[in-house]
Amino acid sequence: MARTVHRLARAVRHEQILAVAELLFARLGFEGTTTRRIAERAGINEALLFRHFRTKEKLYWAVIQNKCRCDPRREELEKKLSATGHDPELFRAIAEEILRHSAEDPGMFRLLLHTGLENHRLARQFFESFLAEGYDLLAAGIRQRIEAGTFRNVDPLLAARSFIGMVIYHVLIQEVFGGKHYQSFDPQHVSETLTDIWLEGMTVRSGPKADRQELKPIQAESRPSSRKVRRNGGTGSHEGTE
Amino acid sequence: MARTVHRLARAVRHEQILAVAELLFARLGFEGTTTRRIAERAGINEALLFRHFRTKEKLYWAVIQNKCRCDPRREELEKKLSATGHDPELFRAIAEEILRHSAEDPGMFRLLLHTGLENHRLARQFFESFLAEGYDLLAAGIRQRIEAGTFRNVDPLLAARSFIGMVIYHVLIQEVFGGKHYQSFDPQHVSETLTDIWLEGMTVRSGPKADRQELKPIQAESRPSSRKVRRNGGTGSHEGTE
DNA sequence: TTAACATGTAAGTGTTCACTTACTTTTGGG
DNA sequence: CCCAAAAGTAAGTGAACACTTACATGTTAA
Repeated sequence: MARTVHRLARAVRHEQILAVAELLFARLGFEGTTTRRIAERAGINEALLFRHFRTKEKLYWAVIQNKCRCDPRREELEKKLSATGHDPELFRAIAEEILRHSAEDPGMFRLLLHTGLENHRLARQFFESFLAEGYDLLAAGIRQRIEAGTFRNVDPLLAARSFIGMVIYHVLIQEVFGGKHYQSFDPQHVSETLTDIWLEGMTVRSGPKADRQELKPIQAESRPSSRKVRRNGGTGSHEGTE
Repeated sequence: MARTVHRLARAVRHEQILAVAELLFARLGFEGTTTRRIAERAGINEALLFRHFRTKEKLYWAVIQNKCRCDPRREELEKKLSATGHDPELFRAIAEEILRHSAEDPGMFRLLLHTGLENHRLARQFFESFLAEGYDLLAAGIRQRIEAGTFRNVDPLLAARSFIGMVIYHVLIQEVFGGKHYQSFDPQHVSETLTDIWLEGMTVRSGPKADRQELKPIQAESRPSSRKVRRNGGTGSHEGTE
Protein backbone atom coordinates (compact mmCIF):
# COMPACT_ATOMS: atom_id res chain seq x y z
CA MET A 1 0.00 0.00 0.00
CA ALA A 2 1.02 3.53 0.78
CA ARG A 3 0.15 4.59 -2.70
CA THR A 4 1.84 7.80 -3.70
CA VAL A 5 -0.36 9.24 -6.35
CA HIS A 6 0.79 12.76 -6.95
CA ARG A 7 4.28 13.72 -6.12
CA LEU A 8 4.92 17.44 -6.08
CA ALA A 9 7.93 19.63 -5.48
CA ARG A 10 8.04 20.87 -1.91
CA ALA A 11 7.37 24.50 -2.76
CA VAL A 12 4.41 23.64 -4.92
CA ARG A 13 2.78 21.50 -2.29
CA HIS A 14 3.50 24.23 0.23
CA GLU A 15 1.58 26.77 -1.82
CA GLN A 16 -1.23 24.36 -2.42
CA ILE A 17 -1.70 23.66 1.26
CA LEU A 18 -1.65 27.36 1.97
CA ALA A 19 -4.35 27.95 -0.58
CA VAL A 20 -6.63 25.24 0.75
CA ALA A 21 -6.02 26.32 4.34
CA GLU A 22 -6.80 29.91 3.51
CA LEU A 23 -10.09 28.92 1.99
CA LEU A 24 -11.16 26.88 4.98
CA PHE A 25 -9.87 29.25 7.64
CA ALA A 26 -11.68 32.08 5.95
CA ARG A 27 -14.91 30.15 5.81
CA LEU A 28 -14.84 28.45 9.19
CA GLY A 29 -12.32 30.30 11.33
CA PHE A 30 -9.39 28.85 13.19
CA GLU A 31 -11.34 26.73 15.65
CA GLY A 32 -13.87 25.65 13.10
CA THR A 33 -11.28 24.29 10.70
CA THR A 34 -9.66 20.91 11.25
CA THR A 35 -6.26 19.87 9.99
CA ARG A 36 -7.84 16.68 8.82
CA ARG A 37 -10.12 18.53 6.50
CA ILE A 38 -7.40 20.72 5.14
CA ALA A 39 -5.36 17.65 4.30
CA GLU A 40 -8.37 15.98 2.79
CA ARG A 41 -9.19 18.93 0.56
CA ALA A 42 -5.56 19.19 -0.46
CA GLY A 43 -5.68 15.52 -1.39
CA ILE A 44 -2.85 14.56 0.91
CA ASN A 45 -2.27 12.71 4.13
CA GLU A 46 -2.50 14.69 7.32
CA ALA A 47 1.05 13.73 8.24
CA LEU A 48 2.37 15.48 5.18
CA LEU A 49 0.61 18.64 6.21
CA PHE A 50 2.39 18.50 9.54
CA ARG A 51 5.71 18.06 7.82
CA HIS A 52 5.12 21.35 6.04
CA PHE A 53 3.70 23.20 9.04
CA ARG A 54 4.62 21.94 12.47
CA THR A 55 1.44 23.07 14.14
CA LYS A 56 -1.99 24.21 13.13
CA GLU A 57 -1.26 27.65 14.49
CA LYS A 58 1.91 28.00 12.46
CA LEU A 59 -0.12 27.14 9.41
CA TYR A 60 -2.61 29.85 10.29
CA TRP A 61 0.25 32.32 10.68
CA ALA A 62 1.64 31.29 7.34
CA VAL A 63 -1.70 31.80 5.65
CA ILE A 64 -2.00 35.29 7.05
CA GLN A 65 1.55 36.32 6.30
CA ASN A 66 1.11 35.00 2.81
CA LYS A 67 -1.89 37.29 2.47
CA CYS A 68 0.02 40.24 3.83
CA ARG A 69 2.86 39.68 1.40
CA CYS A 70 0.85 40.45 -1.67
CA ASP A 71 0.13 43.87 -0.32
CA PRO A 72 -1.94 46.12 -2.51
CA ARG A 73 -0.69 49.13 -4.39
CA ARG A 74 0.28 51.22 -1.43
CA GLU A 75 2.66 53.52 -3.20
CA GLU A 76 0.18 54.17 -5.92
CA LEU A 77 -2.35 55.29 -3.38
CA GLU A 78 0.27 57.34 -1.63
CA LYS A 79 1.21 59.20 -4.74
CA LYS A 80 -2.35 59.90 -5.69
CA LEU A 81 -3.22 61.11 -2.23
CA SER A 82 -0.29 63.45 -1.95
CA ALA A 83 -1.20 65.10 -5.20
CA THR A 84 -3.09 68.03 -3.82
CA GLY A 85 -6.20 69.09 -5.51
CA HIS A 86 -9.82 68.52 -5.08
CA ASP A 87 -10.44 65.21 -6.66
CA PRO A 88 -13.62 63.23 -6.21
CA GLU A 89 -12.36 60.75 -8.75
CA LEU A 90 -9.60 59.65 -6.44
CA PHE A 91 -11.83 58.90 -3.49
CA ARG A 92 -14.30 57.18 -5.66
CA ALA A 93 -11.49 55.06 -7.01
CA ILE A 94 -10.46 54.11 -3.50
CA ALA A 95 -13.99 53.08 -2.62
CA GLU A 96 -14.30 51.17 -5.83
CA GLU A 97 -11.00 49.44 -5.23
CA ILE A 98 -12.14 48.28 -1.82
CA LEU A 99 -15.44 47.04 -3.17
CA ARG A 100 -13.79 45.28 -6.07
CA HIS A 101 -11.10 43.69 -3.97
CA SER A 102 -13.60 42.51 -1.40
CA ALA A 103 -15.80 41.02 -4.04
CA GLU A 104 -12.94 39.25 -5.75
CA ASP A 105 -11.45 37.91 -2.55
CA PRO A 106 -14.15 37.75 0.11
CA GLY A 107 -12.09 35.19 1.96
CA MET A 108 -9.58 37.85 2.76
CA PHE A 109 -12.22 39.92 4.46
CA ARG A 110 -13.61 37.01 6.44
CA LEU A 111 -10.13 35.94 7.45
CA LEU A 112 -9.41 39.40 8.72
CA LEU A 113 -12.57 39.42 10.79
CA HIS A 114 -12.03 35.94 12.14
CA THR A 115 -8.54 36.87 13.17
CA GLY A 116 -9.80 39.96 14.92
CA LEU A 117 -12.47 38.07 16.78
CA GLU A 118 -10.44 35.10 17.85
CA ASN A 119 -8.03 36.55 20.28
CA HIS A 120 -5.02 35.40 18.39
CA ARG A 121 -2.03 37.56 18.91
CA LEU A 122 -1.87 37.32 15.13
CA ALA A 123 -4.65 39.84 15.06
CA ARG A 124 -2.52 42.81 15.87
CA GLN A 125 0.10 42.11 13.25
CA PHE A 126 -2.53 41.39 10.67
CA PHE A 127 -4.32 44.56 11.61
CA GLU A 128 -1.25 46.71 11.46
CA SER A 129 0.01 45.32 8.23
CA PHE A 130 -3.34 45.56 6.57
CA LEU A 131 -5.34 48.37 7.98
CA ALA A 132 -3.39 50.77 10.11
CA GLU A 133 -0.94 51.82 7.43
CA GLY A 134 -3.66 52.45 4.92
CA TYR A 135 -5.39 54.69 7.38
CA ASP A 136 -2.40 56.76 8.20
CA LEU A 137 -1.92 57.30 4.52
CA LEU A 138 -5.49 58.29 3.98
CA ALA A 139 -5.58 60.44 7.09
CA ALA A 140 -2.44 62.22 5.92
CA GLY A 141 -4.03 62.94 2.58
CA ILE A 142 -7.09 64.30 4.29
CA ARG A 143 -5.05 66.47 6.63
CA GLN A 144 -3.24 67.87 3.66
CA ARG A 145 -6.51 68.80 2.03
CA ILE A 146 -7.71 70.39 5.23
CA GLU A 147 -4.62 72.53 5.34
CA ALA A 148 -5.05 73.35 1.70
CA GLY A 149 -8.52 74.56 2.50
CA THR A 150 -10.42 72.13 0.33
CA PHE A 151 -11.65 69.98 3.20
CA ARG A 152 -13.37 71.11 6.32
CA ASN A 153 -11.45 70.99 9.54
CA VAL A 154 -12.38 67.69 11.15
CA ASP A 155 -10.25 65.06 12.83
CA PRO A 156 -8.47 63.47 9.85
CA LEU A 157 -8.31 60.02 11.42
CA LEU A 158 -12.02 60.00 12.11
CA ALA A 159 -12.67 61.32 8.66
CA ALA A 160 -10.58 58.54 7.15
CA ARG A 161 -12.36 55.97 9.24
CA SER A 162 -15.73 57.30 8.33
CA PHE A 163 -14.93 57.00 4.66
CA ILE A 164 -13.48 53.51 4.83
CA GLY A 165 -16.20 52.60 7.28
CA MET A 166 -19.01 53.44 4.92
CA VAL A 167 -17.50 51.21 2.29
CA ILE A 168 -16.32 48.32 4.44
CA TYR A 169 -19.57 48.20 6.32
CA HIS A 170 -21.42 47.79 3.09
CA VAL A 171 -19.19 44.84 2.29
CA LEU A 172 -19.75 43.46 5.77
CA ILE A 173 -23.50 43.53 5.37
CA GLN A 174 -23.43 42.09 1.89
CA GLU A 175 -20.80 39.40 2.35
CA VAL A 176 -20.98 38.40 5.98
CA PHE A 177 -24.56 39.01 6.92
CA GLY A 178 -25.99 37.71 3.71
CA GLY A 179 -27.31 41.03 2.52
CA LYS A 180 -26.57 39.98 -1.01
CA HIS A 181 -29.22 37.34 -0.73
CA TYR A 182 -31.80 40.06 -0.35
CA GLN A 183 -30.49 42.72 -2.66
CA SER A 184 -27.49 43.16 -4.85
CA PHE A 185 -25.84 46.43 -5.64
CA ASP A 186 -23.94 47.75 -8.56
CA PRO A 187 -20.46 48.45 -7.18
CA GLN A 188 -20.17 51.61 -9.23
CA HIS A 189 -23.43 52.91 -7.94
CA VAL A 190 -22.38 52.14 -4.40
CA SER A 191 -18.97 53.73 -4.63
CA GLU A 192 -20.46 56.74 -6.34
CA THR A 193 -23.17 57.27 -3.78
CA LEU A 194 -21.00 56.74 -0.75
CA THR A 195 -18.18 58.89 -2.04
CA ASP A 196 -20.65 61.55 -2.99
CA ILE A 197 -22.13 61.72 0.49
CA TRP A 198 -18.74 61.72 2.15
CA LEU A 199 -17.10 64.23 -0.13
CA GLU A 200 -20.07 66.49 0.06
CA GLY A 201 -19.75 66.32 3.79
CA MET A 202 -16.04 67.02 3.74
CA THR A 203 -15.50 69.74 1.18
CA VAL A 204 -15.54 73.35 2.06
CA ARG A 205 -18.18 75.19 0.17
CA SER A 206 -17.91 78.36 -1.69
CA GLY A 207 -19.99 81.23 -0.51
CA PRO A 208 -19.83 83.03 2.79
CA LYS A 209 -17.04 81.50 4.78
CA ALA A 210 -17.28 83.55 7.88
CA ASP A 211 -20.42 82.20 9.38
CA ARG A 212 -19.24 78.66 9.56
CA GLN A 213 -18.38 77.24 12.90
CA GLU A 214 -15.47 74.86 13.00
CA LEU A 215 -15.63 71.40 14.37
CA LYS A 216 -12.93 70.95 16.90
CA PRO A 217 -10.57 68.57 15.18
CA ILE A 218 -9.07 66.60 18.01
CA GLN A 219 -10.71 66.95 21.33
CA ALA A 220 -14.26 67.78 22.10
CA GLU A 221 -14.46 68.10 25.80
CA SER A 222 -16.61 71.11 25.48
CA ARG A 223 -20.13 69.93 25.34
CA PRO A 224 -21.30 72.35 22.69
CA SER A 225 -24.42 73.98 23.88
CA SER A 226 -26.83 71.97 21.95
CA ARG A 227 -26.15 71.85 18.35
CA LYS A 228 -23.30 72.08 16.01
CA VAL A 229 -24.54 74.47 13.50
CA ARG A 230 -24.07 73.98 9.89
CA ARG A 231 -25.06 76.26 7.21
CA ASN A 232 -28.44 74.98 7.22
CA GLY A 233 -30.53 74.68 4.19
CA GLY A 234 -31.91 78.05 3.57
CA THR A 235 -34.84 76.07 2.52
CA GLY A 236 -36.38 78.35 4.93
CA SER A 237 -36.96 76.00 7.75
CA HIS A 238 -34.02 77.09 9.73
CA GLU A 239 -35.74 75.32 12.42
CA GLY A 240 -35.10 75.47 16.02
CA THR A 241 -31.38 75.81 16.39
CA GLU A 242 -32.37 76.71 19.85
CA MET B 1 -20.14 12.46 47.65
CA ALA B 2 -22.14 14.27 45.02
CA ARG B 3 -22.06 17.40 47.04
CA THR B 4 -24.77 19.81 46.09
CA VAL B 5 -23.40 23.13 47.09
CA HIS B 6 -25.66 25.72 45.54
CA ARG B 7 -29.13 24.82 44.70
CA LEU B 8 -30.96 27.31 42.56
CA ALA B 9 -34.43 27.58 41.15
CA ARG B 10 -34.56 26.33 37.61
CA ALA B 11 -35.21 29.72 36.06
CA VAL B 12 -32.38 31.32 37.95
CA ARG B 13 -29.88 28.69 36.91
CA HIS B 14 -31.18 28.98 33.38
CA GLU B 15 -30.44 32.68 33.28
CA GLN B 16 -27.07 32.18 34.88
CA ILE B 17 -26.00 29.62 32.30
CA LEU B 18 -27.20 31.91 29.54
CA ALA B 19 -25.14 34.76 30.92
CA VAL B 20 -21.97 32.71 31.19
CA ALA B 21 -22.50 31.18 27.77
CA GLU B 22 -23.06 34.56 26.21
CA LEU B 23 -19.81 35.81 27.63
CA LEU B 24 -17.81 32.89 26.33
CA PHE B 25 -19.51 32.63 22.95
CA ALA B 26 -18.93 36.32 22.41
CA ARG B 27 -15.28 36.04 23.29
CA LEU B 28 -14.42 32.75 21.61
CA GLY B 29 -17.13 32.01 19.10
CA PHE B 30 -19.21 28.88 18.83
CA GLU B 31 -16.42 26.50 17.90
CA GLY B 32 -13.97 28.07 20.28
CA THR B 33 -16.22 27.65 23.29
CA THR B 34 -16.57 24.29 25.05
CA THR B 35 -19.54 23.18 27.05
CA ARG B 36 -17.12 22.04 29.71
CA ARG B 37 -15.85 25.52 30.17
CA ILE B 38 -19.28 27.05 30.27
CA ALA B 39 -20.28 24.62 33.00
CA GLU B 40 -17.05 25.28 34.85
CA ARG B 41 -17.49 29.04 34.78
CA ALA B 42 -21.08 28.66 35.86
CA GLY B 43 -19.88 26.56 38.76
CA ILE B 44 -21.97 23.55 37.82
CA ASN B 45 -21.57 20.11 36.41
CA GLU B 46 -21.66 19.72 32.68
CA ALA B 47 -24.58 17.31 32.93
CA LEU B 48 -26.71 20.00 34.47
CA LEU B 49 -26.00 22.27 31.57
CA PHE B 50 -27.27 19.61 29.22
CA ARG B 51 -30.41 19.22 31.25
CA HIS B 52 -31.13 22.89 30.64
CA PHE B 53 -30.09 22.92 26.99
CA ARG B 54 -30.18 19.65 25.13
CA THR B 55 -27.38 20.52 22.75
CA LYS B 56 -24.64 23.10 22.49
CA GLU B 57 -26.30 24.56 19.46
CA LYS B 58 -29.63 25.00 21.23
CA LEU B 59 -27.75 26.85 23.92
CA TYR B 60 -26.23 29.12 21.31
CA TRP B 61 -29.68 29.76 19.90
CA ALA B 62 -31.00 30.54 23.33
CA VAL B 63 -28.23 33.01 23.97
CA ILE B 64 -28.95 34.84 20.77
CA GLN B 65 -32.69 34.87 21.17
CA ASN B 66 -32.22 36.11 24.68
CA LYS B 67 -30.22 38.97 23.24
CA CYS B 68 -32.84 39.69 20.65
CA ARG B 69 -35.59 39.76 23.24
CA CYS B 70 -34.31 42.80 25.01
CA ASP B 71 -34.60 44.72 21.82
CA PRO B 72 -33.67 48.35 21.97
CA ARG B 73 -36.04 51.24 21.85
CA ARG B 74 -37.36 50.67 18.39
CA GLU B 75 -40.58 52.56 18.74
CA GLU B 76 -38.81 55.50 20.21
CA LEU B 77 -36.52 55.67 17.22
CA GLU B 78 -39.46 55.22 14.92
CA LYS B 79 -41.33 58.11 16.42
CA LYS B 80 -38.35 60.39 16.30
CA LEU B 81 -37.55 59.50 12.74
CA SER B 82 -41.04 59.99 11.48
CA ALA B 83 -41.15 63.45 12.99
CA THR B 84 -40.19 65.38 9.92
CA GLY B 85 -37.84 68.23 10.23
CA HIS B 86 -34.19 68.80 9.84
CA ASP B 87 -32.67 67.55 13.00
CA PRO B 88 -28.97 66.94 13.46
CA GLU B 89 -29.62 66.20 17.09
CA LEU B 90 -31.54 63.09 16.21
CA PHE B 91 -28.88 61.57 14.04
CA ARG B 92 -26.23 62.44 16.53
CA ALA B 93 -28.30 60.75 19.19
CA ILE B 94 -28.54 57.62 17.07
CA ALA B 95 -24.79 57.54 16.56
CA GLU B 96 -24.21 58.16 20.22
CA GLU B 97 -26.64 55.43 21.14
CA ILE B 98 -24.79 52.93 18.97
CA LEU B 99 -21.45 53.94 20.41
CA ARG B 100 -22.72 53.82 23.95
CA HIS B 101 -24.47 50.51 23.54
CA SER B 102 -21.43 48.95 21.89
CA ALA B 103 -19.17 50.16 24.63
CA GLU B 104 -21.45 48.93 27.39
CA ASP B 105 -22.03 45.56 25.80
CA PRO B 106 -19.18 44.76 23.46
CA GLY B 107 -20.03 41.09 23.74
CA MET B 108 -23.19 41.75 21.81
CA PHE B 109 -21.21 43.14 18.93
CA ARG B 110 -18.72 40.30 18.91
CA LEU B 111 -21.50 37.75 19.13
CA LEU B 112 -23.19 39.28 16.15
CA LEU B 113 -20.00 39.14 14.13
CA HIS B 114 -19.19 35.60 15.16
CA THR B 115 -22.65 34.51 14.21
CA GLY B 116 -22.31 36.14 10.85
CA LEU B 117 -18.97 34.56 10.16
CA GLU B 118 -19.77 31.07 11.31
CA ASN B 119 -22.26 29.85 8.83
CA HIS B 120 -24.92 29.18 11.35
CA ARG B 121 -28.36 29.46 10.00
CA LEU B 122 -28.89 31.47 13.15
CA ALA B 123 -27.10 34.26 11.42
CA ARG B 124 -29.96 35.26 9.24
CA GLN B 125 -32.49 35.43 12.04
CA PHE B 126 -30.07 37.31 14.23
CA PHE B 127 -29.33 39.66 11.40
CA GLU B 128 -32.93 40.29 10.59
CA SER B 129 -34.03 40.81 14.12
CA PHE B 130 -31.15 43.07 14.92
CA LEU B 131 -30.07 44.94 11.87
CA ALA B 132 -32.46 44.77 9.00
CA GLU B 133 -35.41 46.28 10.80
CA GLY B 134 -33.36 49.14 12.12
CA TYR B 135 -32.21 49.90 8.61
CA ASP B 136 -35.61 49.91 7.10
CA LEU B 137 -36.66 52.31 9.78
CA LEU B 138 -33.74 54.58 9.20
CA ALA B 139 -34.04 54.33 5.45
CA ALA B 140 -37.69 55.26 5.68
CA GLY B 141 -36.82 58.29 7.75
CA ILE B 142 -34.24 59.31 5.20
CA ARG B 143 -36.60 58.79 2.30
CA GLN B 144 -39.12 60.96 4.04
CA ARG B 145 -36.58 63.72 4.39
CA ILE B 146 -35.62 63.39 0.77
CA GLU B 147 -39.21 63.82 -0.23
CA ALA B 148 -39.50 66.73 2.13
CA GLY B 149 -36.56 68.29 0.37
CA THR B 150 -34.24 68.47 3.33
CA PHE B 151 -32.04 65.61 2.19
CA ARG B 152 -30.44 65.17 -1.18
CA ASN B 153 -31.82 62.55 -3.45
CA VAL B 154 -29.65 59.50 -2.88
CA ASP B 155 -30.55 55.86 -2.43
CA PRO B 156 -32.04 55.86 1.09
CA LEU B 157 -30.82 52.36 1.91
CA LEU B 158 -27.28 53.20 0.94
CA ALA B 159 -27.51 56.44 2.85
CA ALA B 160 -28.70 54.59 5.94
CA ARG B 161 -25.92 52.08 5.57
CA SER B 162 -23.32 54.73 5.13
CA PHE B 163 -24.41 56.40 8.33
CA ILE B 164 -24.56 53.27 10.43
CA GLY B 165 -21.42 52.07 8.70
CA MET B 166 -19.34 55.02 9.76
CA VAL B 167 -20.31 54.44 13.35
CA ILE B 168 -20.19 50.66 13.48
CA TYR B 169 -16.90 50.56 11.67
CA HIS B 170 -15.41 52.79 14.30
CA VAL B 171 -16.59 50.36 16.94
CA LEU B 172 -15.19 47.47 14.92
CA ILE B 173 -11.76 49.02 14.75
CA GLN B 174 -11.74 50.01 18.39
CA GLU B 175 -13.24 46.89 19.93
CA VAL B 176 -12.32 44.05 17.62
CA PHE B 177 -9.07 45.14 16.09
CA GLY B 178 -7.66 46.57 19.26
CA GLY B 179 -7.70 50.15 18.09
CA LYS B 180 -8.45 51.23 21.60
CA HIS B 181 -5.03 50.03 22.64
CA TYR B 182 -3.51 52.65 20.41
CA GLN B 183 -5.88 55.53 20.83
CA SER B 184 -9.10 56.15 22.66
CA PHE B 185 -11.83 58.46 21.53
CA ASP B 186 -14.38 60.52 23.31
CA PRO B 187 -17.70 59.04 22.17
CA GLN B 188 -19.28 62.46 21.99
CA HIS B 189 -16.53 63.76 19.82
CA VAL B 190 -16.85 60.75 17.56
CA SER B 191 -20.59 60.88 17.21
CA GLU B 192 -20.41 64.61 16.62
CA THR B 193 -17.77 64.40 13.95
CA LEU B 194 -19.28 61.48 12.09
CA THR B 195 -22.78 62.85 12.19
CA ASP B 196 -21.49 66.20 11.06
CA ILE B 197 -19.77 64.77 8.03
CA TRP B 198 -22.73 62.64 7.10
CA LEU B 199 -25.39 65.28 7.63
CA GLU B 200 -23.35 67.85 5.79
CA GLY B 201 -23.16 65.38 2.95
CA MET B 202 -26.88 64.67 2.99
CA THR B 203 -28.59 67.98 3.48
CA VAL B 204 -29.70 70.10 0.64
CA ARG B 205 -28.04 73.45 0.56
CA SER B 206 -29.43 76.84 -0.11
CA GLY B 207 -28.29 78.72 -3.15
CA PRO B 208 -28.90 78.17 -6.82
CA LYS B 209 -31.14 75.19 -7.20
CA ALA B 210 -31.24 74.80 -10.90
CA ASP B 211 -27.71 73.79 -11.71
CA ARG B 212 -27.71 70.68 -9.64
CA GLN B 213 -27.38 67.32 -11.20
CA GLU B 214 -29.26 64.50 -9.61
CA LEU B 215 -27.69 61.39 -8.30
CA LYS B 216 -29.66 58.56 -9.67
CA PRO B 217 -31.14 57.07 -6.55
CA ILE B 218 -31.31 53.46 -7.52
CA GLN B 219 -29.38 52.58 -10.59
CA ALA B 220 -26.30 54.22 -11.93
CA GLU B 221 -25.43 52.71 -15.21
CA SER B 222 -24.48 56.04 -16.58
CA ARG B 223 -20.84 56.64 -15.89
CA PRO B 224 -21.06 60.35 -15.13
CA SER B 225 -18.30 62.30 -16.68
CA SER B 226 -16.37 63.45 -13.74
CA ARG B 227 -18.20 64.65 -10.80
CA LYS B 228 -21.46 64.05 -9.23
CA VAL B 229 -22.51 67.38 -8.07
CA ARG B 230 -24.62 68.27 -5.17
CA ARG B 231 -27.48 70.69 -5.17
CA ASN B 232 -30.71 69.00 -5.27
CA GLY B 233 -33.43 70.13 -7.49
CA GLY B 234 -35.84 67.90 -9.25
CA THR B 235 -38.02 66.47 -6.59
CA GLY B 236 -38.31 70.03 -5.60
CA SER B 237 -37.18 71.44 -2.36
CA HIS B 238 -40.55 71.02 -1.14
CA GLU B 239 -39.56 71.75 2.37
CA GLY B 240 -41.83 72.52 5.21
CA THR B 241 -43.48 69.17 5.04
CA GLU B 242 -45.43 69.83 8.12
C1' DT C 1 -43.35 10.90 57.61
C1' DT C 2 -42.48 9.96 53.33
C1' DA C 3 -42.90 9.39 48.45
C1' DA C 4 -42.25 11.95 44.38
C1' DC C 5 -39.69 14.91 42.02
C1' DA C 6 -36.40 18.46 40.85
C1' DT C 7 -31.56 19.87 41.44
C1' DG C 8 -27.35 18.28 41.45
C1' DT C 9 -23.08 15.27 40.53
C1' DA C 10 -19.28 11.50 39.28
C1' DA C 11 -17.93 8.90 35.95
C1' DG C 12 -18.51 7.51 32.06
C1' DT C 13 -19.73 6.96 26.28
C1' DG C 14 -17.98 7.03 21.54
C1' DT C 15 -15.92 10.35 18.55
C1' DT C 16 -12.84 13.60 16.85
C1' DC C 17 -9.10 16.50 17.68
C1' DA C 18 -3.97 17.93 16.81
C1' DC C 19 -0.11 15.60 16.20
C1' DT C 20 3.42 11.23 15.82
C1' DT C 21 5.64 7.03 14.55
C1' DA C 22 7.12 3.79 11.53
C1' DC C 23 7.09 2.59 7.16
C1' DT C 24 6.91 2.77 1.63
C1' DT C 25 7.66 4.82 -2.81
C1' DT C 26 9.84 8.00 -5.93
C1' DT C 27 13.64 10.75 -7.55
C1' DG C 28 18.11 12.53 -8.85
C1' DG C 29 23.12 12.81 -8.44
C1' DG C 30 27.50 10.06 -8.22
C1' DC D 1 22.93 1.19 -11.11
C1' DC D 2 22.51 2.46 -6.44
C1' DC D 3 21.29 4.65 -2.53
C1' DA D 4 20.33 8.61 0.35
C1' DA D 5 17.15 12.00 0.72
C1' DA D 6 12.70 13.64 -0.29
C1' DA D 7 7.66 12.89 -0.82
C1' DG D 8 4.33 10.23 0.54
C1' DT D 9 1.30 7.15 3.58
C1' DA D 10 -1.25 3.93 7.29
C1' DA D 11 -2.14 3.56 11.62
C1' DG D 12 -1.74 5.07 15.48
C1' DT D 13 -1.32 8.50 20.33
C1' DG D 14 -3.40 10.73 24.39
C1' DA D 15 -6.35 14.45 25.16
C1' DA D 16 -10.50 16.92 24.64
C1' DC D 17 -14.84 17.06 22.62
C1' DA D 18 -20.32 16.86 23.00
C1' DC D 19 -23.25 14.33 25.30
C1' DT D 20 -25.20 10.18 28.73
C1' DT D 21 -25.98 7.22 32.49
C1' DA D 22 -26.62 6.15 37.08
C1' DC D 23 -26.95 7.76 41.31
C1' DA D 24 -27.08 11.20 45.38
C1' DT D 25 -29.26 15.04 47.70
C1' DG D 26 -32.45 18.72 48.80
C1' DT D 27 -37.58 20.33 48.70
C1' DT D 28 -42.32 19.84 49.17
C1' DA D 29 -47.03 18.47 49.36
C1' DA D 30 -50.26 14.83 50.93
